[in-house]
Amino acid sequence: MFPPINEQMDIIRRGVSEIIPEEDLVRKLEQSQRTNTPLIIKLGCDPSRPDLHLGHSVVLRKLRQFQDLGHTAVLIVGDFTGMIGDPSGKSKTRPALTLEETRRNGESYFQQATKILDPVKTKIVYNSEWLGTMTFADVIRLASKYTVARMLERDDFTLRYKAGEPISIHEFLYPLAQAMDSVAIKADVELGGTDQKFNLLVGRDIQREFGLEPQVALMMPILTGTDGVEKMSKSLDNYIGITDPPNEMYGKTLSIPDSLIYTYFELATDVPLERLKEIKESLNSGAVNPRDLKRELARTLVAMYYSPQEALKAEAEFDKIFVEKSTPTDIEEFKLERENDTVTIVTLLTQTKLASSKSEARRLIEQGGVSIDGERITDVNAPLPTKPVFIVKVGKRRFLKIVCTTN
RNA sequence: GGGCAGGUAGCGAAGCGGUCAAACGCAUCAGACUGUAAAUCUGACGGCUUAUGCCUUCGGAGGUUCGAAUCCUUCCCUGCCCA
Repeated sequence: MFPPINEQMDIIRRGVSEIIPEEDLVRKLEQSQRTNTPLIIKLGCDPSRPDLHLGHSVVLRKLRQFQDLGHTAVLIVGDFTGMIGDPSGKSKTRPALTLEETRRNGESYFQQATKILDPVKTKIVYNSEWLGTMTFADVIRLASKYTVARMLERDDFTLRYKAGEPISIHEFLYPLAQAMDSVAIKADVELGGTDQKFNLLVGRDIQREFGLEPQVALMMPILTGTDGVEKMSKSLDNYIGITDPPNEMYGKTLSIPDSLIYTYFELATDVPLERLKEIKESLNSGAVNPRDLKRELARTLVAMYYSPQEALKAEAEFDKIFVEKSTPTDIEEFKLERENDTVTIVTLLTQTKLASSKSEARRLIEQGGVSIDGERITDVNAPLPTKPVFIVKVGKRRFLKIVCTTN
């Protein structure tokens, strides 16, 4: 039923940063094969940010590989933890969500995740199921199993503590709550980014405390965002969303620095190992223009999440707008009522939300960022064209088709 | 409970009675350039019927002053040290 261990390990090892401990994983695989029982592979997801991007896809794709090998994927929606609001890391006060909100986000997460995962083989559970029924006494008992010193070992805590930044008591409970998830589902393997190392390891300790065999921690590298510096995240706006429309996905991919091309191929796509090697070589030797590889990457990604046809379309559209400097095929329309013609360019820009304020609208015009039907507007007070339909362009890539209606 | 240091625009951080819509850096936006939505360079970066004009901002509320981000009172929040 299961492929040979070596084969499984080859697939599992691709792209991973660390497996702790690897021997345990091999042993678990052997046992699973012997007893013909799939392993339980756990992945926790944060329902406060339901928009998935390529960064999430790195781990999700690993989970998919486990599914394809015949193992069971369990997605844990942190609806309970989301209700409290985790203030860890950079976002200091994460808004506490209601149970309905976290459920809804969980749904949305699942829908997006199944663009990568096999929906039939994915089990989805909500951690309020077991965390919500714990009593205060249970929590204290759980907390007694870990020490402050060990908690402070966590890199994130150490740094914040040294920097004199606040750490709330309940943040200490998060790793423990996450560990309880592993206990509840009897996880054999937990996936996560390298930033999850500490939490994954706490899971091992707590499982042991509950008389379970500790899980294997499998960590994937953190994907760098399109800025080439920070990790990909929505709040830094350096992400490529897996639900981004094809054109967007294509364009964003082309904007990554050349140094990231290989990493993206390795972590975010399915290109076979041989091709991966070729790509690395051609990048190192300079035999191929990086642009061509980047375009291939962009096409590959769009093809993965949409279709090869969409990928070609996105590429054509990109060339049309940025290389030929022409206008896109489909432009959003805005219906403009102009009866007594009090609409100026400035008010038009604010009305259409192309500018957030009139001052900004003026600024854009003064800096030459606004054009109508391809003609740059330089005068703030220039009259609007009298035509019934015209195209307004702001910056490099925001277009709007204005359709005038006269009542 | 006591002592000390802080809370400034999206973030970080200057300013410590008028010349402050508030230096500087990052982020953002625009322009030039480019294979690119990259890099680099240039500029902008609270709002308003563009105005050497007005309005709203420096944790909250009061107060002193002709005038307060800057001084005082009080409250809230954060860190450190002592208990």
